[in-house]
Amino acid sequence: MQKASLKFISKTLGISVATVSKALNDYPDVSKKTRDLVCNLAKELNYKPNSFAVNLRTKESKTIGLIIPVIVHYFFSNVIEGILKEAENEGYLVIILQSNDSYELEKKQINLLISHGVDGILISLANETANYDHLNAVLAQDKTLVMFDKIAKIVKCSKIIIDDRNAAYKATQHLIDSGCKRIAHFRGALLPQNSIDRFLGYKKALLDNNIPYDASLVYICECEDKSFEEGQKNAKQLLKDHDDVDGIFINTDLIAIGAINEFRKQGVRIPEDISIVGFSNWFMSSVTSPSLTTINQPGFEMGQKTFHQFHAEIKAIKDKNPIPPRTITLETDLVKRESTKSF
Amino acid sequence: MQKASLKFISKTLGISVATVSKALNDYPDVSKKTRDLVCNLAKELNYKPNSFAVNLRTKESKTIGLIIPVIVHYFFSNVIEGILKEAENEGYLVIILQSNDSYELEKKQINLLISHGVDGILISLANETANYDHLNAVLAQDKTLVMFDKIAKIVKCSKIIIDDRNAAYKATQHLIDSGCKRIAHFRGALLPQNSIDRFLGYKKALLDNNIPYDASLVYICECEDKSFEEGQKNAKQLLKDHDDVDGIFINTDLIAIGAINEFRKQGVRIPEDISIVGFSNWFMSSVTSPSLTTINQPGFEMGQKTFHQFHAEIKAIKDKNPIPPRTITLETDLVKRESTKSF
DNA sequence: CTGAAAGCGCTTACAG
DNA sequence: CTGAAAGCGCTTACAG
Repeated sequence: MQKASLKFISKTLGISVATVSKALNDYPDVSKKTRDLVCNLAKELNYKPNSFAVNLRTKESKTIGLIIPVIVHYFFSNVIEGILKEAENEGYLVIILQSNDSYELEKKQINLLISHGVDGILISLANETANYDHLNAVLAQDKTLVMFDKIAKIVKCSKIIIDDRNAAYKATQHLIDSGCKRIAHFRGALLPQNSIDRFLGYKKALLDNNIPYDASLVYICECEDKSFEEGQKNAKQLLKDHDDVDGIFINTDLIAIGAINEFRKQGVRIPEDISIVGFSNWFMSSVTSPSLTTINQPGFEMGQKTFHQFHAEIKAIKDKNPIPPRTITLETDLVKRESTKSF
Repeated sequence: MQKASLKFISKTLGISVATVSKALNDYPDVSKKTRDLVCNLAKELNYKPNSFAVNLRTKESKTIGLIIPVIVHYFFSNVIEGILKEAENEGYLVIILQSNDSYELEKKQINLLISHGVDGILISLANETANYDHLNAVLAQDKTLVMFDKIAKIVKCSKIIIDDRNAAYKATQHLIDSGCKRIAHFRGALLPQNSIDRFLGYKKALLDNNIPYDASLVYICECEDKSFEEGQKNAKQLLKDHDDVDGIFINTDLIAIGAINEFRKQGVRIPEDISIVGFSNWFMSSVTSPSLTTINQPGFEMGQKTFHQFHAEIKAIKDKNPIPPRTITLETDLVKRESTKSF
């Protein structure tokens, strides 16, 4: 079957292509009679505009790119879901790419998206990323860029984040309130802003409660991919290094679950011997045993807000009235479960 | 900065647009001198072809659509990862859409993708989908369609699946071998081919071992979204209905974890009182306690194979030598853990 | 209210 | 080896 085109409709009806186009696009200067004629035939032929041609003319594709470190990840897949939902509402399609936390890959993905003509890019940075030229290049081409969760403060675009420092503070304070005196921290990699902020929140909570900060109580988990194993490894090391630790604030739930796994193996009781607070509120944290006290990080909402911001900016640009970038901070809350003592 | 175009390069160099295009696209009938001239300038200007124009001319977008029931899902997100990896290798971008297991939404998403001009569609069907006109319509437009995991046998396209019946048979046989005499089944919804097949595999294993099939031992879990809750609910009901069940084969890991959760609450020991086998090998199954015996379903590989098949077909079409659809069945294996007895 | 014309940026058969 | 021309399918300023 021959694909319907404006030309075909125009010939069939003996009307010019221009008028057909206007009728279909609800231009006001078309007679009702003509409009009906055109629309009916279009429906009958199941006419769909050729999007390649429309893109070429309008210079927009109604497509956006989304770059995330990993897809097999509870938090990020929730963000994706939030983005997809809002994008769908506004008629945008989303091309998803994974950076694997690699700077080189992230750069490549950005170029791919740009050369495919996306209208904008939503990104959560790779852990490795410390140079932001590729992001500034996006901005320089007047493409809309919005960052979420893993951001670079220095890049001049909108950002959707949580207050990691505050959330980590709440988590640590909860450990203190429930009676912990010697609190360790399993932190994330050194570069990402959010693991820095979580570390700082932990430290501040200690100091505000007159508990001395001890750098030897801070263990690093480098690699998101090996979170579970790193949790086990650090837990094992911690037991060797310190016999007096009674609480740990851990950078993510998955690391925490690895740690709990190791503690159980070694007969350490949770929360009686060591209390644990994770971060993110992965689904699995609610069903492990003991279930995990953690910080709820609103992934779905973060996705929605990220898309909203993109959409607001792109609309503003079309209206020739661009809006300045802004940073939106979402609320987090502490979810108390079995891995910490009630008080 | 003005975006570089063929026209701009052509003017700058005093060469025709046609020749510039050919030089850039490695046509053989261009002199080396001209080619170098053009390529150097193109690089210098950071020339990127306008993909909208290229798409319009070549009628392909190097973009494919992917429709899956849910994204926040260990198995499916692994499939996505496999697809993305291979797509990237071949220079394809992937637009991802979620059907939420809704037939109406699935139909809508397909139309969206088609009208956006994707080169093909990869899909895992919604549980609700029982009518396949929308899929046949894709085929009728000579778009490449490949189904994976949740398929419709009747649609004439390639399919990448596992042998659910055989896998379920293995799972049930394992329960029997480990000493279970009275084996229940928590099955999935009624429509999807794979929950039907898993049910049939369960039944066949019983019969082959001279264990009578008892329909009252089969419980249904309708809704993928509420897997955990349905697992709990069915476990509770099972304890009321039957005090002699000593093994359960469960349609997915998540349902199994819900069931285990309920059993633990009620003091039922696993595997001593009831042995449990799940399905999928979600990451969390390896870290719950007890860890879950399950069927490993190779999501990443399924994604890779799905893309490969798409790519093979699209290449064949371009070479004017289309290949017939095929069905590829991937291997599964039983992963023995703590929720079943060793023997 | 309608239509002729230009043009988006590219590719490709064809002529020379 | 090079280039003029047509055309992919649409939109939009402009003239009538």
